[in-house]
Amino acid sequence: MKTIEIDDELYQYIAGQTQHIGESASSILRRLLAIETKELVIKPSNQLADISTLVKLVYSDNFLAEKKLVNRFISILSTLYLCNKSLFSVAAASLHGSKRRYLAKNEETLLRSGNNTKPKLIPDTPYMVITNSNTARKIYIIESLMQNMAISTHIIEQVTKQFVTK
Amino acid sequence: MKTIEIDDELYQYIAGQTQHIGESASSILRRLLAIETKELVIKPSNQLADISTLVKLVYSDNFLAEKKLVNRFISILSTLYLCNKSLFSVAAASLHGSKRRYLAKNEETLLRSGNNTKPKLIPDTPYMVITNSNTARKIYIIESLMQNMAISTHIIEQVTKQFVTK
DNA sequence: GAAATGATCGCGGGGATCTTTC
DNA sequence: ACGAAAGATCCCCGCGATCATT
Repeated sequence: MKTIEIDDELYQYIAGQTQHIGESASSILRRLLAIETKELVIKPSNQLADISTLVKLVYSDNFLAEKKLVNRFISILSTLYLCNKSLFSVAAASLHGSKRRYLAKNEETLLRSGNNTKPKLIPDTPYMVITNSNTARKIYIIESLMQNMAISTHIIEQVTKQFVTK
Repeated sequence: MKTIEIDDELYQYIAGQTQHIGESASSILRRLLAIETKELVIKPSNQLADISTLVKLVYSDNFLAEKKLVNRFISILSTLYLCNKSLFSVAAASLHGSKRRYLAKNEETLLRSGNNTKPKLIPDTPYMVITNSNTARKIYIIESLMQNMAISTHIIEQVTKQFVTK
């Protein structure tokens, strides 16, 4: 459970939507947001996405509309984290080059590990990635991560293939 | 202010709807619930798009995620065409500077009307726009178009305000 | 010498700023 | 001649190929 703060008026509005005595805020809000929330409700409670999310991503119009590989790179990383936070964290911790660290929660770590590493935040994630690398290295990073996260070879192939699609 | 308790999944969902860094829970919820309400109440015509499409666009995650003003510029133009093709065409025909033509169906027209006008195709549209201009001129172009399309001042203000959001 | 990794720097696009026109 | 509007040059910055290093 989490706690959020809302203004009094909004609170009254939500409370006014109660359908049975003792109904929880979550229950009311889920009903009000029903359309958007539907898919979320049927998912296992401790996982927000599965691997199909990753596959969908790399074939999506949005993804393919993005021409800059950095952005494709980062959105793949963001989705990988979403798929499995703990596996991602383990994989991220053991991924590095001879000098450079590739992923870290701390910008300093990445800055100190090399010159001009250009760390960027991975959205919806506590992690940052190094960005100053050529395409081959970006592929290496996502491939390594996926392998360490025990993602099937078939899916890894699809993702890397879509990654470089021009 | 009041505090409510919600489950983690729902919390994630709501947090994921954040449109601006630091946006409050109230703000997010109000938007989600307001849009929801509006859609239930207003559903009179069977048009493919109305002006609300434009408003939704400029508040959408996708739009705000795009930091380059050219791209915001072009997506607004694309939506304006979708909203009303004939009004758009009329407005486009009468919009130009002292030398430059701003919109045309023909690239040549735009190239010949000035130097380095950098015409770009407006997606889902038979039109092209010139792109080599500063922010003020881009605002001028969308403002003029919207005015000539008889869009309300209030909406024009919202669109131009969101356009330059950083 | 070859392969793997690092990081410099060339290239292109965006749009502020300078130039020109009205 | 002066200010405002419009045009378009060109600086800045990000991307990532290419070159340097291990």
